[in-house]
Amino acid sequence: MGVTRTRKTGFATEVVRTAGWGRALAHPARVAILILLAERRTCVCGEIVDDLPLAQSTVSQHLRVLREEGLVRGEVDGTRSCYCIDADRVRAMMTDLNRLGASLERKAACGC
Amino acid sequence: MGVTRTRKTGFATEVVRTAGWGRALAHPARVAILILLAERRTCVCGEIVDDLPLAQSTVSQHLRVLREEGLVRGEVDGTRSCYCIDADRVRAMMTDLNRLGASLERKAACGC
DNA sequence: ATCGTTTATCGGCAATATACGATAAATAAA
DNA sequence: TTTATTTATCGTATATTGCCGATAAACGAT
Repeated sequence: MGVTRTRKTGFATEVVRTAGWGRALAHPARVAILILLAERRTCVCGEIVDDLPLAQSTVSQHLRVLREEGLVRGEVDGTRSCYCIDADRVRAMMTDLNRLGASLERKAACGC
Repeated sequence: MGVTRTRKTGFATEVVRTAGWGRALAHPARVAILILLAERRTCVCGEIVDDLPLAQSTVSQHLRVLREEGLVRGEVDGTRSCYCIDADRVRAMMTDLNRLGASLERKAACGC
């Protein structure tokens, strides 16, 4: 049976983890959602929808991606969902991204 | 007829730019390529291929994405291509990402 | 000019992502 | 209980991404 190649096979775990942060940020809607969540401190899907040029179901999907990548936590609160930024995960993300950036800048003295 | 919605419509330019960096980093192969380029300072596609579990044409496509997002420059050098990390762009990326991270951490005092 | 080397691009296919409307599920309000 | 509200999920359509093999393009070497 053919080995099903996934995005993650054959790469170091730290590289895969960093790419996961990239995936989370790879769509403007998700970046915008993170900023909105941070500004309001506590938020629900509906209010976010009002500020985005997307349907409610689409926003819900983007929130799911952010949850999958760990940047956001969601709790049910009555008929609403309370989405919060996971500050620990944001810090973890920034640690990984800064580590990557540092190693790129440190060594990237191109001789071309 | 219908307006063709692209990924970028309806979002602030800074948000779109940040999402572009995310897109560049959103695949483990691209993260790995950046690290390899930084380590070797100067590199060609073929040598990178040897270190990645991907076909030469696939690596070339990932390099194209990195070029599109500005993180990498490529110069033709005889039959080879010399790919270099664009250190200025890396710094610009880190500035954007750190700005995002700071604004998320500053305000993300979740009361849920 | 021909041959070997190297990289980019093309064609095609499978998988994933994006988007929307409709609907289900859960709860608050009446 | 019925109704209204809110969010998640389903179904579906389209676009994009990712992957490979094959081939083209460019060049150095012979």
